[in-house]
Amino acid sequence: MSIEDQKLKLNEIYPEFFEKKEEKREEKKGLPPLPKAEKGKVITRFAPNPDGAFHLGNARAAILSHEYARIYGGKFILRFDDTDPKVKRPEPIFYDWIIEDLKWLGFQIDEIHMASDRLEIYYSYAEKLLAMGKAYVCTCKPENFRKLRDEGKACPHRDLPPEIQLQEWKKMINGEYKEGEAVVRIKTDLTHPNPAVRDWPALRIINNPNHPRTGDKYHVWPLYNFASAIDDHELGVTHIFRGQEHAENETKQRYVYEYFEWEYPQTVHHGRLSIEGVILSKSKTRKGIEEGKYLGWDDPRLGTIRALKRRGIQSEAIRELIIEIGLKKSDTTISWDNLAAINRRLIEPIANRYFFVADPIPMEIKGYNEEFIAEVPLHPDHPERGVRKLKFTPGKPVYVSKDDLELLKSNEYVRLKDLFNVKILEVSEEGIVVEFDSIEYEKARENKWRMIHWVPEGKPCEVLIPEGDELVVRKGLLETDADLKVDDIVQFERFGFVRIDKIEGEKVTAIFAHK
RNA sequence: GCCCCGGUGGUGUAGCCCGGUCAAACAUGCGGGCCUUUCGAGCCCGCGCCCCGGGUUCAAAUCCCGGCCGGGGCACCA
Repeated sequence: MSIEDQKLKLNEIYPEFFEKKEEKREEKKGLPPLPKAEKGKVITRFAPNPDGAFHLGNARAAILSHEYARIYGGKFILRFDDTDPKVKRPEPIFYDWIIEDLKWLGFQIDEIHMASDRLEIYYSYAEKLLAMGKAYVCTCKPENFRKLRDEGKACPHRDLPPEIQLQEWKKMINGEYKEGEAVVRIKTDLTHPNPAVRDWPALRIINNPNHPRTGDKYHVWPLYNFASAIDDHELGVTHIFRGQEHAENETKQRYVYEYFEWEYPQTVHHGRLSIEGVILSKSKTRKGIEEGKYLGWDDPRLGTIRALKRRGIQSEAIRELIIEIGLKKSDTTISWDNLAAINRRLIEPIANRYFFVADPIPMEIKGYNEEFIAEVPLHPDHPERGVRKLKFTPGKPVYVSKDDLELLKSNEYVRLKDLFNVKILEVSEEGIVVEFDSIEYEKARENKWRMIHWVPEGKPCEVLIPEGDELVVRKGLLETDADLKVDDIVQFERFGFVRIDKIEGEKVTAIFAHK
């Protein structure tokens, strides 16, 4: 029986076999459906600590959260988890930057909350748990507690009655206890296989918080797991997207949900996201900035959203890439090739072309004694955008790039793009002498002569190229009439796509995006 | 040490839940060709992957066990 006959036969006796296959194929594009998601009822959140700039690593949870809220016509909440005024201190500027960056990524933020505005809420739930006998105020020295915990033993405060716990709590609130002297713990299972889960801390004291938003008004601050657990419920969050590193936190938070008989949101854990050769760590970035190694949070070498933007990466490219990576639990390292390929597709149609000659070398041209104005389209596929004009003047040199030196050998020919073909006479790093050969492009093509770009004169231009942890500066000449504005994304022909970063008088500074 | 995850071409993902249509798909990369006043794009051809070992089964990338490798957590950080 041939394959076709078999298929026909199978279709007779078992038609469902073919139907299922069709369904499967269709789901490929975009994100998979979310478990337990109902149209219009999905509420997601992104909860960053504003202690640094938003970066690609954070973007995974953020984009997934937002994307699903949109797919299901639900709500996306931005919540600043700014409850650590000490170790991971929030800074005012980052609140604004994160909102800005999210908007730049095309987010519609339905609600914004600040954990630091919600301390009274955390307090009231803490009191309830204390009263319920599900939490206690522990005044053990941290080392002592840790020791007991590791042995699976209760600390002396654990089993004191709720009335005492509430009294102790008052002492925490009114300042009788100082930093490090008391902490509220959630009762869990003292024999839990993971010691970190055992009676985890929920609130602690900070003496002089000097919090950027609430100053010294509050001295008792919730820890992440407590604040987050309460907030996710209070704000009605239905689905949580977070990194694999938070998997254990979920175990902790579930105790709180169990005590209050709340339903825990659906959680989706994804792997960590990094990008080839780029540092994402906030603390390392901060250090580099303080040491003067980086220009700032938007240094083109960094993986912050602002840095990517500064390089001319489109928000759509970042979104597409993250959606393509999807929900995988394994860690992923994004390659620049992939990001660049997506971005190139997006900017190619909008980027006008210009000649930028890096490390210019003068080229003397003999044998052509008339002025010649080369007219080059701003974009080869969009002639309606007009042309740039480059004027060749007899007796004056043109400039070509040192990068093209290897293409220039005595007695060989090259074509100066959009000008004419020349024969090379002499070559050195100080200067090149050539002789006019012919005008026709066809001749260059038939002979497979290489084509190089050039400028008759130009304005000073610097291109900043991030190469791993180095920032290479290429100096050169940009065609004089290039009409550029800051933020323009253009293509320097045969060099790469760049974003115009700065214009000071004549001088243009650009940042390299990719080839 | 204890506790979670994960391992498909160079890179990123699909397939794994529900074993057969998978000698494995898509994108990117790399090599070649066509086209084209650069590059790029486009079109065509090619390269390249199921971590290892057992088991179950007529049949395993897919299920089970073991190993190896990688990541993460074990804070009065988030």
